[in-house]
Amino acid sequence: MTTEEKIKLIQEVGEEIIGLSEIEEKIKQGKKLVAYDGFEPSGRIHVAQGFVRAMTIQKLIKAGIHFKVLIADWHAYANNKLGGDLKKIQQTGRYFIEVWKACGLDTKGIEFIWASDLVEKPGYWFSVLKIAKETTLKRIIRCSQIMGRKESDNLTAAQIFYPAMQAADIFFLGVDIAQLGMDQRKVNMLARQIAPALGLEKPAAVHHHMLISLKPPVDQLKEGEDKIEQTIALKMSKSKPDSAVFMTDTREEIAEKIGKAYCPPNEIELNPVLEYFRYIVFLKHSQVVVHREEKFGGNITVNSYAELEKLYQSGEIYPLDLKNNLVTYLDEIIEPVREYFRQNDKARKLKEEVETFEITR
RNA sequence: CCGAGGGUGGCGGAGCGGUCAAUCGCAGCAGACUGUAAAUCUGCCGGGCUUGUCCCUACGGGGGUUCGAAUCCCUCUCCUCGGACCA
Repeated sequence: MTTEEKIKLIQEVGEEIIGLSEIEEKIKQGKKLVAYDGFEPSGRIHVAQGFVRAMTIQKLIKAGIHFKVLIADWHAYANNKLGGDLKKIQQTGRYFIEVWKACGLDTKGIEFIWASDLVEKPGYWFSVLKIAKETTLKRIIRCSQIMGRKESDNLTAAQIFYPAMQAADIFFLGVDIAQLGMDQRKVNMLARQIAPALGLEKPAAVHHHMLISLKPPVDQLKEGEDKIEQTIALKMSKSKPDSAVFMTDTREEIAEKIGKAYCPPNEIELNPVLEYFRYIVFLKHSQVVVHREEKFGGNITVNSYAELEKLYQSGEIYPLDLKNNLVTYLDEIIEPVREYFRQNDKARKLKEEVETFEITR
């Protein structure tokens, strides 16, 4: 694969890429790049964290990148997820891994690293300290959004450690590319900024798009908020069941959620149903057939997202037809996952246990 | 540890001795309107059922005063905010 082809794959993943030229340079030098994503295990896993995450990793592996997944159990603990119960957090972490396997992700090519192990490494905490010394409390608090908190929240002292830990993770994992969501950009930028002072290499950052909630964005949009704050405010949330399709939803649940989803006709901005096509369906299919009744125009084949968008904007495709077909495509994606949990007793038991956990956000 | 203010239904937030199952807003549910959703309007919205001027359980926990308490008193507990302590 040529450098250009690799770069193209990376660009497909990133909605925002910081340090593309650095990535390009390293590829040209023949360096084996390391990318990572970290996640806090808590609650249920939605399509973006499950399917999209798996597909993205596969894409990067294809580009010759070594991928590390950090299961941020300590971070979740610091952030009081699942009532601050580390056992439950770790159970949930194992469950997430099962979901990725169920998605067909070849976990052999991936390194799973638990934060609880990482923090045991010699020098980790000294590194956290060094990072903390290079920044200010104010700046750390400004990173609150990486843990789903607001700057105005009453943060615990444990949460103050969090951003410095996450920056330390980047350096400790030897990451060339921090490949996380747009909501994680503040730490990645911090890491880039302070890397030279620590005598370390700047990590590039490839931030992926955050899928918006299926629920209408009406009062979520506030004047004056910047674009990133808005995308975060609008994103799907595992604590709001109707805002996202989960990896283990039944077909009926999917149909119900999509049926209730916000979907203004002709409107291509902030339209979750279109987003699902763009970021999920077209991830798997290069061609999509929108099935519909003869009286509504009959079936129509669409060869790219851009084409779908155009057809929708012009009114060529009606919202309900789009929705009905989305249900079918999503069901097709999720069915193997359901099947995996039906077949695998151990995984199913884990899933059932995790589902009894009360989610604290 | 001291002082102050608080803990009310999924959330926010009224009520401050009876007329309170508890104003109101949000969320949720149902219906009307649209070949989806949203917006708008209507009803429901602690639980139960025989849907009623019905029963039960309720306003952080426990106890008390009172004919009667979410509302007053005591106590415990938790949260927020100040302050004290920091040999």
